[in-house]
Amino acid sequence: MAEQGTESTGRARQPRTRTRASHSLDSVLAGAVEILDESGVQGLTIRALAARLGGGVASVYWYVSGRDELLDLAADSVLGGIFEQIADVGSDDAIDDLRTIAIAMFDTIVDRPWLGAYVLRDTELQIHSLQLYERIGEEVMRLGLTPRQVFHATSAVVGFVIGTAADLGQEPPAVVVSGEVTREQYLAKITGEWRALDATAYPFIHHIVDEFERHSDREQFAAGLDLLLAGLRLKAEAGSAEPLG
Amino acid sequence: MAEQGTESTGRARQPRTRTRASHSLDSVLAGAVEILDESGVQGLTIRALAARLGGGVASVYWYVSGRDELLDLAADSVLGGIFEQIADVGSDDAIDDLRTIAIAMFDTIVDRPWLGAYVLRDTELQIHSLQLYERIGEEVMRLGLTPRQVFHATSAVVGFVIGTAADLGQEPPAVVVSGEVTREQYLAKITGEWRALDATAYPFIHHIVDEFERHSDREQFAAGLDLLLAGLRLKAEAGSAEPLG
DNA sequence: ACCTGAACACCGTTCAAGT
DNA sequence: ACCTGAACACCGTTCAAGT
Repeated sequence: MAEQGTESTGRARQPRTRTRASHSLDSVLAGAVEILDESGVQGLTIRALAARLGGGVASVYWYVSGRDELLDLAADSVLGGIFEQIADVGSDDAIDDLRTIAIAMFDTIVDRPWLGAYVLRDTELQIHSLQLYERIGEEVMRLGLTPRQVFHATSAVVGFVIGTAADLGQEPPAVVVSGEVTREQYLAKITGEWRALDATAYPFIHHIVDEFERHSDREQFAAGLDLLLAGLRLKAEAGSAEPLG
Repeated sequence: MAEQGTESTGRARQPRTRTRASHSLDSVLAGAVEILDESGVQGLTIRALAARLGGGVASVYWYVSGRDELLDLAADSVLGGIFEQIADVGSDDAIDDLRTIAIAMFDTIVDRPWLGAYVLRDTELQIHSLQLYERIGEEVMRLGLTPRQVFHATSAVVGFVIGTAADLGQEPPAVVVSGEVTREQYLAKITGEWRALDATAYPFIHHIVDEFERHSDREQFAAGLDLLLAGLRLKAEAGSAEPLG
């Protein structure tokens, strides 16, 4: 992935003084993503990134304008990975395809809690985000709606996926990281608090606490997505009966 | 804007020793919200908050455990304001009520771009978030679904509102703040870039760019919400026909 | 019980200088 | 063209001390 390119003279010369570090935008972003996955947004400091790349702090600024742009580009680079997953998508049912794409997107975002907040913020900078928005929009276009409806429906799907994934992907509020046990403990703590609430004041919480305790984020997401897509299908059918709805 | 409050004795007495500042959790959070509204998450530093409160930095730590908890509590305190708006909600159509509550929530979040990321993160700390989740869940309970379906539907609505509002509320990526002109300039910049894209590679973008240029965030949100609620209504009707769906 | 100022250990960003 | 180390101006948090 990272060829050096600086010493192309064949003869392996002695680096008598430490070779100067040499980066590329790709290696900078890859390093940033590694740190983000390991230690979250807080852990991504320019100093930590420079150390991982084996260079000085200031070199990072050659490739990105600052920490914000670094985060935007790192998030976007991860989103680019989705296109491999959805390369084969193209059934005769646009809504089925929409569902497949949305779930692939969810899967990519949900186990990177840092991602949600930085995706689709700046389409000039974030080319993969734009392409994904485009890809989803193209599916929606197949439903025979008006441009306005297409815009609204596409934004709704994208907003739902990103919003829900970012929400669900939120780290437990402590420093603890990953691990099956941690999630169970986390859920147990919450359900414990919820069960201690007054049942008269919180009938809904008591109604769903058992479901919450054994819920899967992915199923919860899929269920919500299906509600949204069912509404969209309804609209598409109404639209085809009455073309200018 | 900033009255001192320390020299209320009429006679301009020499403050030989400055009166000690006195806070409360409420005043700390109110100060935090003011700063957040004025200058965003980045602008909320403990030092800036202490200065606004007229005290020393360390006093803030008497009321909150740190900056993270401050953000969580500030966000939750704003959410508490929603209950006044929805006090009268209670028609005979649960989905209509759901719609009203969701829109009130959206309105509260969308012009506070900092809010979305901190809402509903810790229900032990954030009591208003929990109560809002409860309130929405109670409406969903009226639809005659199973606990599992109620859990899923409620989470979907909440996720959609928060996610979309946080998404739409995002500041333009520069330092520019508010103003009608700024939004138009912002939209013009994006649509300009979009129109410059290759129409063959980006048919969807070209299809909706005019709509995007004149879109209203609120209408965009409402349209997406209506899709979701239409799907939910469909499910509720199917459920009442076949009680154990 | 609550507030203070100073100190500590960090951080993003810049810049003149190097290769 | 790209990298470096040191410096600057900040920041969250802690702590011993005050009232």
